[in-house]
Amino acid sequence: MTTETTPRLRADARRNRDRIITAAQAVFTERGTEVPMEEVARTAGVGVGTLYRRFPDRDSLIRAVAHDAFDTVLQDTRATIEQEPDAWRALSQIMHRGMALRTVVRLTVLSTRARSIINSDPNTEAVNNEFLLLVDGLVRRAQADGALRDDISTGDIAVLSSLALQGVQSLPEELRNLAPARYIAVLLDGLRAQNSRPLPGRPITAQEVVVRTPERED
Amino acid sequence: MTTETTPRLRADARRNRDRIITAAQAVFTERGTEVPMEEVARTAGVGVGTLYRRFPDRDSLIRAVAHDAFDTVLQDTRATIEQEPDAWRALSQIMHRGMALRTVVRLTVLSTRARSIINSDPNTEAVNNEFLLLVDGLVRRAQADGALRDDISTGDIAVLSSLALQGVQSLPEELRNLAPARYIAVLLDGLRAQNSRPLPGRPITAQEVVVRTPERED
Amino acid sequence: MTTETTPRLRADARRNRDRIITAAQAVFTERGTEVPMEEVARTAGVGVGTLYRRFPDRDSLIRAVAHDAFDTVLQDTRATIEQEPDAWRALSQIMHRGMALRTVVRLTVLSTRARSIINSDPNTEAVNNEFLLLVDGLVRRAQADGALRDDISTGDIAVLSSLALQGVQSLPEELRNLAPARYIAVLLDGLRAQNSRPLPGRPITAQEVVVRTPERED
Amino acid sequence: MTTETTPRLRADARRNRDRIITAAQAVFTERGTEVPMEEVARTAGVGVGTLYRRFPDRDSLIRAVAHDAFDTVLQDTRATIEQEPDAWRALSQIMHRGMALRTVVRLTVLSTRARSIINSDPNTEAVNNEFLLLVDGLVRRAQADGALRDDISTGDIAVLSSLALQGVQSLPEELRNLAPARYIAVLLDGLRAQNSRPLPGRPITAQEVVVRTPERED
DNA sequence: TATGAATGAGGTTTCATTCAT
DNA sequence: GATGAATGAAACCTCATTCAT
Repeated sequence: MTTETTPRLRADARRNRDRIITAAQAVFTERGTEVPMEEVARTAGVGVGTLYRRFPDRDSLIRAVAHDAFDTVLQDTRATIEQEPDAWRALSQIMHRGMALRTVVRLTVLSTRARSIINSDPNTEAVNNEFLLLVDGLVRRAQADGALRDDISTGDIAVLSSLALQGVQSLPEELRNLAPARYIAVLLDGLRAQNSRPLPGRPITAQEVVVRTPERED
Repeated sequence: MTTETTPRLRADARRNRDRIITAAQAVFTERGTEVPMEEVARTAGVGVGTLYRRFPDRDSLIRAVAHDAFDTVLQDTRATIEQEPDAWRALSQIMHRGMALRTVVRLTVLSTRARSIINSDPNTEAVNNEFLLLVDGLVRRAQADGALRDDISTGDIAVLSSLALQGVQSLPEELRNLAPARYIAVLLDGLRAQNSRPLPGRPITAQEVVVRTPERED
Repeated sequence: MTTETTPRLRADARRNRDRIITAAQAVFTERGTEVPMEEVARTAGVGVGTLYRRFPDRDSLIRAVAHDAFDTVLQDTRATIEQEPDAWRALSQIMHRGMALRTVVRLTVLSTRARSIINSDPNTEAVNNEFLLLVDGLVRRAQADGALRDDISTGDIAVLSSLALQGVQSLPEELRNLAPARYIAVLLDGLRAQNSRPLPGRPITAQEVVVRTPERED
Repeated sequence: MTTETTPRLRADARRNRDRIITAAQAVFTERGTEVPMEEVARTAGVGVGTLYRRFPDRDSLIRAVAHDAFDTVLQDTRATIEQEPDAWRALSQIMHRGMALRTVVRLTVLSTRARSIINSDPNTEAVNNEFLLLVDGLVRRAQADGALRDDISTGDIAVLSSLALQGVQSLPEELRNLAPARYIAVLLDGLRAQNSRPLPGRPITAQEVVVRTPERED
């Protein structure tokens, strides 16, 4: 759980807040963002009342969960870049670090609602943009190095990774954690410069993956 | 719309049935399997009553939509195999023919509920199994031809294609149809025999992607 | 089925009408007057359309069933009186002739709705009144004969018989037909002049059991 | 309202629960077990939500009402037996104490649904069985005393009393409360040993009036 | 005329959110 | 501050009735 822009909270209140976000993250990832609020509360081990005191409505909870997840990913990405000077390898690692992203993916790829909530939250958007900026740097460097194919851009990579990481509930338990790693690996093979059968369409940039469409529920 | 096991319906009833399935397919794909039934009915241009007369509950509607979609995919696959003797190319085409699969993907990848409904419908399962069998044949042939990497199996390909085809709502309209084609292409590049950085884990077979987990709601 | 005030009907229409009344009688007796109209139609072996062509709404069906039943009872009563000169014995027989009354009882004792429908049907009311008049004659004669206790009147007897005849669904099949006969017999024993522990309250007359309260649903 | 097997409820919740049962009892007795839940809620002065929180569906409400009513009857019966050493007189009193039984009667005699619900509730069945056991004791004693006719058994008496107590909605207000007392009295006269014209059929025992028929709606 | 399909009003049930304890 | 009870709006589903075939 990362430091938030929330005032100062009493220790126990703080603890409750964290338990709720953790629970919401798990429940949202598992069963979607439409689960009954009672269920989130139960999972967090608090009463609904407490949940609502902390997050006045579902949207604000989704927002908090998203912000927290994006933030974690951002930290992670920063650390990786710092430690790995090779752009391609840094990119690979980031794409593989899956789990931290799972929640974001469920939130952004699967739920129209979550998407529009997130997109209208300047707080989260800032974090997200900074993350995309970092990846964008890696992408350009990797392409300059001749490691990454040229007909691709940051947006493509963001979408592809999220898809691969999304995971597939329908696989047997044993494979559920295995699969994402395999698919990221296949993708990486497909992304290498030397494999290039030219791609159809045109590169999707970082800017293009952030939308603000205020669409309906998912 | 494919011929169903339904008794015989009066012409108008038949027409309505088809309109409902078409509408449900669109709406489910667009907004998930939990949309209000009223909305499905409205989209189909019929009253709720009619919807319920034809499909006594949501599950039975999902089942019908799934069966129909699987069936379409199966026809498609058969036709492709017949016309394209080269296994790799046939596989590529099948993976690209996207749209027909979109609904199935939304249903199976995204909705726990749909999954468990489909898995308990022998009718649909049969169709699905036949489809996987055909793909399995192609996969083996393509591997024997040295076109497809060896450390992959039919299950992987099924999952990967569905992920890539799933499409991403958050992209701007213009890109929404473009993206899947690009990602399938990247994947195919990643799947070629010559690119093989060995993959982690082990191949996921056709059998493994069919589950019967009777899980909770999505 | 008795002759009705309905115009002249084609033979097959007539037949349908009768089948519907018979079916409705059975179904109403078995499951109450609120059964789905479809079920009445199905039992009668006709489509709902036909049912509605004959009886434009549920009320009119209830009315027809009630009239038919009352009428049957009336015929029966007349015949009994003609053949049995002894008032007490005639009364006993009438009270025992149960089955014909079953439907009326379900309709009048159990369903507020049926009651108010029947009570606002002059046609049926006439038949009912005539029946009560006949019974009233027997009651007075039996009392004059010293066979029937004095502190009782026709209304009491009507109510008591209907209660006893009502039958009890919850009894095992074998007893279901047995029970009414027993209870009528107990009642008759209780009604004999010689047993008289004086009754509380006052006699309930024939007039009092016909109400026109337009009450709510049952 | 009697003490229930419910965990422990907050004072206000407890109060609401009781109000709901009381209201349901009244409304069920008055208009049958199929009244809109909204109406039960309105009568109890709570929102539907509250009703559903306490009783997740109609069945569970019916069950609670039935249990409560049976329990009241049981208490009553125990008290009567304790205070009245003469079996016949105790039996008479029990049969007369009507009102407490009214609800049970409506529930068991009139509604197929209620019957099957009650019969599948071990909780209620236990209470009911204990009640029948007590009555059975009285019946045997009264017969040994030569006060009660011999060709009758507990089941008959249970059924007869419920019928007589059932009351008749169609009577004018003034008579509605009067009638049951009269009919119980007639019955008692019919049940006395000295009046015995032998009854048709055979005695219906206590065991026979408890059924488990899982029948359809009423 | 008979049929069974279509409609929509109304009852049922769930759950987000508010509020008393 | 935390809890869980109460509320009511909104979704679900059934069925009386109408109407095309």
